[in-house]
Amino acid sequence: IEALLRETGYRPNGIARGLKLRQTNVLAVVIPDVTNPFFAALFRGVEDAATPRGFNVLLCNTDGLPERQRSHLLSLQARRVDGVIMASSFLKDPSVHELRRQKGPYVLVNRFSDEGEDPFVGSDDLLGGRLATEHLLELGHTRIGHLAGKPIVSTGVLRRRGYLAAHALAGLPADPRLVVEAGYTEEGGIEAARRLLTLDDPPTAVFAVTDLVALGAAGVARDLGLRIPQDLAIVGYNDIPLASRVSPGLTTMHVPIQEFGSVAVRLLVEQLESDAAAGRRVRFTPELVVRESTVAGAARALRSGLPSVSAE
Amino acid sequence: IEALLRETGYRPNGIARGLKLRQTNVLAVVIPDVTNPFFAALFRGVEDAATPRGFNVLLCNTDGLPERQRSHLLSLQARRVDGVIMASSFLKDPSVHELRRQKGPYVLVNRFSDEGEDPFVGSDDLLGGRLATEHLLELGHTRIGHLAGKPIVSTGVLRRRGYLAAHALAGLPADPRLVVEAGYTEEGGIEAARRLLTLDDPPTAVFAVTDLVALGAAGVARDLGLRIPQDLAIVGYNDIPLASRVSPGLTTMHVPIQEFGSVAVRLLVEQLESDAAAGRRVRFTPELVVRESTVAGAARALRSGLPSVSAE
DNA sequence: CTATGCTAGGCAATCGTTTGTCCAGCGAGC
DNA sequence: GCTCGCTGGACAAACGATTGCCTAGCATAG
Repeated sequence: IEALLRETGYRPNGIARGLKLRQTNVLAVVIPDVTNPFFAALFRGVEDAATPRGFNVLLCNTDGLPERQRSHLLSLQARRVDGVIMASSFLKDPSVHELRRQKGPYVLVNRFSDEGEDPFVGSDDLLGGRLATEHLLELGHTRIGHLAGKPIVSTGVLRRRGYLAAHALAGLPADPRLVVEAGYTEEGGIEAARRLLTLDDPPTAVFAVTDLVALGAAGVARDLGLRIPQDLAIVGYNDIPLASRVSPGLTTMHVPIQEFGSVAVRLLVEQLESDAAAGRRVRFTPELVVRESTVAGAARALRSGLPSVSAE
Repeated sequence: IEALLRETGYRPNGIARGLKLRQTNVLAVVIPDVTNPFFAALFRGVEDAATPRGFNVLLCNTDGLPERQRSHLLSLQARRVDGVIMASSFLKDPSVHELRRQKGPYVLVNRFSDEGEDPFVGSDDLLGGRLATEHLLELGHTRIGHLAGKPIVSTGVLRRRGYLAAHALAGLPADPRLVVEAGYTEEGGIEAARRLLTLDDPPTAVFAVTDLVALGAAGVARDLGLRIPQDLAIVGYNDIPLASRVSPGLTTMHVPIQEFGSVAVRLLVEQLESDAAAGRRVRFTPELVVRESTVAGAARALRSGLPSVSAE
């Protein structure tokens, strides 16, 4: 009897099963772009936690376009996905309204929406922005620029607030001309860094909202003939693998990216099992990783070891 | 009437729909690791082609483990996925047998299996290996090492064969001690490069099966005090974005990674629509991109432009 | 030996769509 | 005015699993 099953290669039809059981064992991850190493790592964290629990996971790239976000969300709802992990939300985001309205569980990752207490996992961006800036202050810098994120994204406003808070705590006035909006991509970093570094009185240090932005800025600095860190010190955020392998190594705020993903899955599964929608919010505290982009003597990233991010 | 639909926020249940229609509008991508920029780019190519056609796409990471590959495939079949794109196949791969046996359409990408004519899209690896090696020969190198892929993967054996073919065509004997197996990861490249570069009579140039392997080797060379390209010239394969932004820029074989993905989707959809299983095989011819890792004077990757891969 | 209780297996309903059939109603042509 | 044909809506069957209910059979105890 069972032999017959094996011979015919019978597999229970998961879709009929899903129809009856009202669950698909599929999660979805909505991000701007997998090609961005931050989101690739995030996805790995999600999948590694989801697979052993019997879930498959859909990946949706939005390129940061609200309309693509919305259309993906609609399609995911139609597909009756068991849960969605969204890492591309804005502060006032109609997509998040959509998410709340759809009964299904969801978790916001890295970025959150400020209207309402959504389940969330990310880093303490306010603290992170302050720590990054304080590092530069402690190195003696007094004109510190900020390559800021867009003010419609939580990470952008919080890290900027952290930057300002550090100045306030140090009793140092922050020059508003030193804050330039850069977005989150390398292109944005390049364009903004050009504006910032060609000011009459340019900063001697820069805190960038993101590692990619920081790398773009580093390229511009090099093009302008500035030495890093002597003429310009740079701090990034996220500690993507690339940060430890460029030269000079990028000082940055380390956050456990993969863990974001696995924790998000845990929150989702908790909501799924005890349908008490436990809207928990977990926030990791970021840690400063000092490399040569701020202090010349910093231990070089071991060329021989892999960029094991938390090693330094 | 329609207003009511809109008010209640009615969405057709895609899973009941799938049950009746026997199609889920879901594709799956099976790769070793999204964190590898090659596969991230590949996935983008897939999704960008799949979304406008109404498909969502599942992403499965196998870490190159046959058992994970198999379990993912089983789960995908149970889920009645409309098509599978697999970029992690081995030359003799039971998973591919599985794939063939399951009636559903599939496409092998980048790597193929040598038993049978599966639908495939990738690069002409034999030619690519030859061109890469010939570039080094033309530069006057006579002792050229090869950091090889595993002989159980098509890219590995073909690129190695290309390496040997270039030697044969040049009438130059290939020293078998100069071929060291490195796998496909940076760690592998580091370990293999150590063995290769500490030989009594080390090579003056290296062709690496993969950009990541090449980058690992470059790190080792630097650690050993070798100048690139004066003491050691290096050629990679794939032209991942990273290749154009490291310093020195990596000479490599450019292949249209994203296009692999979009073409794979096209082949899948063709099979889906005209169920005549058109087992087509499309092979792109790779192009040499010369950067500073082989010739010192090569135009530097524009720091200001983004690594627009085919620009140089 | 009979009655009761438990178990196992089979049958039917359900999930939410699609699809095909059937019937009724209306319009047009003879 | 009657008949034929077409159209539109309504109803039922099916997709393939799960799940509960019902019955029949067996075993044990009185």
